[in-house]
Amino acid sequence: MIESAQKLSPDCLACPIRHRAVCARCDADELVQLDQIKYYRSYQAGQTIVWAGDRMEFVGSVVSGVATLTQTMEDGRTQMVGLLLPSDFIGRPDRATAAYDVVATTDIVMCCFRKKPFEQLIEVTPHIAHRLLEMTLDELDAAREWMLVLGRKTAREKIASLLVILARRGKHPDNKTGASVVFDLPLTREAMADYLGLTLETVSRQISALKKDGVIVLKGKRNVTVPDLDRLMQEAGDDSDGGYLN
Amino acid sequence: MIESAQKLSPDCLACPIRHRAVCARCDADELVQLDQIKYYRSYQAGQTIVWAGDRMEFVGSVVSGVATLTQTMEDGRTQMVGLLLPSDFIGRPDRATAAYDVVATTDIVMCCFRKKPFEQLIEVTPHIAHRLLEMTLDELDAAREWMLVLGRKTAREKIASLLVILARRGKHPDNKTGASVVFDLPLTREAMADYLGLTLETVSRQISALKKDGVIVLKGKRNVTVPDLDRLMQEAGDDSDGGYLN
DNA sequence: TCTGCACTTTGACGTGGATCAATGGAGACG
DNA sequence: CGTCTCCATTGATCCACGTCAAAGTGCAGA
Repeated sequence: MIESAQKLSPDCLACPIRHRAVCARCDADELVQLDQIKYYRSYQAGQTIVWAGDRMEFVGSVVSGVATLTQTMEDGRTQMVGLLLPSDFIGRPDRATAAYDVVATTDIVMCCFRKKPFEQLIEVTPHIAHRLLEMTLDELDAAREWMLVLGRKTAREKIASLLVILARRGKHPDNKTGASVVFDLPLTREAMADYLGLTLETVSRQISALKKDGVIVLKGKRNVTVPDLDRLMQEAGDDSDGGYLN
Repeated sequence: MIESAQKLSPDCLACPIRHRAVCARCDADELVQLDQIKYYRSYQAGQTIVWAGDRMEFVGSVVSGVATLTQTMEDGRTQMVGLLLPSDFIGRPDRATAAYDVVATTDIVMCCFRKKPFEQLIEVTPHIAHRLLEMTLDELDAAREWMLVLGRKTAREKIASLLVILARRGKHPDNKTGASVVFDLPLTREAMADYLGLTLETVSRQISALKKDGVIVLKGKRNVTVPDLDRLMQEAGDDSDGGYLN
C-alpha cells in the first residue's frame, strides 16, 4: 500500500519482455489500459515475494531476475515446482490465495497488476485472456517435462537437464561463441536440489563429475561455460535433435 | 474418417460431465454450436488414442473411462504425466501435433470436437475460453502437486498419494459407507509405476504393505476399500486437514 | 475342464543417492 | 588483516528402491 518506493511506469513499448509476457498480443489501446493498473516492484535476492496460503493482492510478470515456486511438506521436505524467468507470469486469476511460496533467488523486478482490475480486464480483452491461456499451456508442458526428469532421470541427467534449461533461457546474450554458451547459475546448490528432487550433496557431486568429464567448465562456483550444448543435451537424456519447438 | 461407428449425439443437457467439462459455463445457445462440431468416439482398454508427434485432428473431453498421458525416452523409460478422468480435456488448441501419447486404460468414451472449428469457436465464445483456462490452471496445479510426489515422497507415500486421488475422484457414487470408500483401480501395476516413478515390483510390494497394515483392503487385485480416508491421507504425507479446495 | 497368457506377488541381492560428518573457500564486516 | 558466515566440496557409510529371478493367480478361449 505504500506508494513511496514505486517507480513511475516506464513505457510498455520499451519493456524488455514486451513481446513475451502476458501483454504480448496487446495493441496500443490495450497497453494503455494495462498501464493504468500496473506498477513495478523490486525484491532482493532471498526475499519471499508471496507466502503460500496468503491472500494474493496482485498478479504480474517477472521483468528481470529469477524467482522460484516451491511447495513444502509439514516435515520440511520441499520441492520446487516452477522456475520463474523473465516474462513468466505469477498468480492465478479467480483464486484468492497463493498455492505456493514465491521466492526471489536473484534481485528481481516485477510488473504487477492489481488483481481485481486485472480480472475485469481479462473479461473484456481477449488478447490478454488468449495469451494467458497460451502461457499456462506452456507452463503445463514444462511441468510435465519436469515430471519426466523427476520420475525417471538419474542424478547426472537431472543436473544436465537443469543446465540445458538455464543455458537456453538464461544465457548471456553477449557471450556466446559458436556452439559454446556461458551463463551464471541463478540458484544455490540447495535450490537446485529442491528443483531436482535431490540433496545438495548429490548436486555438488554431479556438478563436479560433469566438470571432471569436460561437459561443463566452471569459473568460480556460479559461472558456467558449456563448450558443447549437444553434448550436454545428450547427458540430459534429451534427444539431441531437440524436439519440435512450436 | 470412417463415420460408421459414430453414435448420434445425445443431448448435451443430459451429459454426465455437463457441469464439469470444457462446456460447463456454456448457455443453451453455445451448446447448440458445440453440438454441431461434436461427435462421440469409443476406445477399448489398451488402445492408443493419440500418438506423440501425430497430427491432432480433434480435441475433446473424457465422458467416461480413464486414459493416461505418457512421455517416453529413447531408451524406453516412460513417465506418466497426466491421468485423464471423466470431464478432463485432451488436446491443445493452436498446436498442430500431440506432445504425448494418450492411451485408454479402461474402455472409454470421448466427446470430440474437430480441432479447427473448435479453435474458431473459442475465439467468439468467452465462456469456453474462460473454462478452458480454468481447467488448464487446475491441471497445472495437479502437475505441480505431482512434482512434489515424484521428487520428495517415499514409495509408500507415492502409492498412498495415488490412492487418495483415485479415492476422491474415482469413487463409486453408490458404495460409500461413512468414511470408508470403495473403488476399482483403473490402472495396472505397471501403469501405476509409470505414474509414480517406481518399478512395478516396488508398487506391488508397497500395496501389499499397505494392505498388511490395514490402510487398505483388497478384494481381488483391483477392488480397493479404504476404511479410513484420513489414515490414507496421513500415509500420503498430506496434511489430513486436507487443503483449501476453492 | 484344461491350457495359455497377462498380470501380480514375493524373494534375494546390488546400487544410486541419502545421510552424517568434516573440510574448504570467498565475500562482508569490524 | 582476521574472523564470521554462508555456501560448496568431499569422504565414509547406510538403506530404500531397483534389478534379476521365480512362483502364483485368474480370466479367456479351446
